[in-house]
Amino acid sequence: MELHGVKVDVAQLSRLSSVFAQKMAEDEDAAFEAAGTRFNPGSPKQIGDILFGDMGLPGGKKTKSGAWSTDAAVLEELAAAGHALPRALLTWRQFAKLKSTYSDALKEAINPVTGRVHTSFSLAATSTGRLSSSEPNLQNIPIRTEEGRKIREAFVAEPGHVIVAADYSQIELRLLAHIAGVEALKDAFRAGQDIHAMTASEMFGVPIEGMDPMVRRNAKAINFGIIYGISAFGLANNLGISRDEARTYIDSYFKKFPGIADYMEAMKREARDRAYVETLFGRRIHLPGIRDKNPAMRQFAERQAINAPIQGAAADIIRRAMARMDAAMAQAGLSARMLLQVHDELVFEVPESEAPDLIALAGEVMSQAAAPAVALSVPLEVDARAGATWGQAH
DNA sequence: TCGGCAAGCCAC
DNA sequence: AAACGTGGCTTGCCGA
Repeated sequence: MELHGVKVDVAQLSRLSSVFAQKMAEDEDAAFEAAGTRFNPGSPKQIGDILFGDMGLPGGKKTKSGAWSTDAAVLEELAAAGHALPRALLTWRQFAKLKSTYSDALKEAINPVTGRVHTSFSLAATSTGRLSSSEPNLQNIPIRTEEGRKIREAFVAEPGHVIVAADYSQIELRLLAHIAGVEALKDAFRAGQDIHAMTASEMFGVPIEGMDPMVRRNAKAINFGIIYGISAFGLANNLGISRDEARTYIDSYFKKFPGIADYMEAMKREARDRAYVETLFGRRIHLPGIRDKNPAMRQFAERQAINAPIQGAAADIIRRAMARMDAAMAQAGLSARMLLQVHDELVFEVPESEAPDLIALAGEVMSQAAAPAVALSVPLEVDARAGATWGQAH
């Protein structure tokens, strides 16, 4: 499925490539200086030999194939202990990633005829019903770091137009609250509360007012973990805490929200009985691994059984919204064009004067997209904004 | 030179 | 001993 393509600012991408190249050169110098030797900063093998062989630093993890792990978590730990080399490697990697995967590649992807970047959306590539995007993938454009967000600023509207981005707020947690029937979570969503702060308040018995940001952050990690079929190991890894501590958190969460534990057990049972699970809309996700003789395979399938109905229902809902958007825009007399889908977000290009109407319309269509097939017991909220660039529309 | 795997990392 | 879900892209590396 190919939509209209999206315009990118070539000059902006070129400027970014230059900036990133400069930063990489600086980091490379710093890395060679700290290592006392020249090496390829793009080679994890060479990095492992230098850090854990030559320099004799305490190496933690090994990769699947037995080599020293040099991933960001490992390098962060060494950098925090005051070592210069891992810090230089982390920043080198950040800029190398941004340059090769984004600023350079997006420039190359501009179609000479349309002057725009045309991704390819696959409608049947994922097990859960999500779309996928390739050549180039426009569903993983950076947003989490300041430098990365500059890539998003290169996605622009035609003159006289703006970009509108409309995204579902916490759609997966809302669907979990509905599916698992967790009244406390549903009430919080109906009241428009900060769901992570509410979770923290319930779990740790602290007031929401004046809450320590770290406490809220922990609760947020737990909420995400729940959606993924949490394990004490995974949560401990994510939060940098001990497994015992993680286990305590999880137990406390299940005690406060017993409906979640019931939901998880029900999905595991359903998967074992039928070798598939279903979304609210009847999409089936087959899980042959649930009957594998290898316990690790079975446990993986159990986490999929927990996650797939949630992720899949969200995918079903945004598909329903997309299917309705063109007719809705035509009926409203809007000449807006739907450009991209990023799992819980739709991106449009629209004449500037139409932006307020499109924001209202997308919000209405998206928030009502489960109906009439499914009557949700929680509201679906949509944040929609206009901006000159995709970055500014966020 | 090409294809495939491993490692790593970007997004939701 | 394992190792939270769904994807795609790039580089390094190795063998055909």
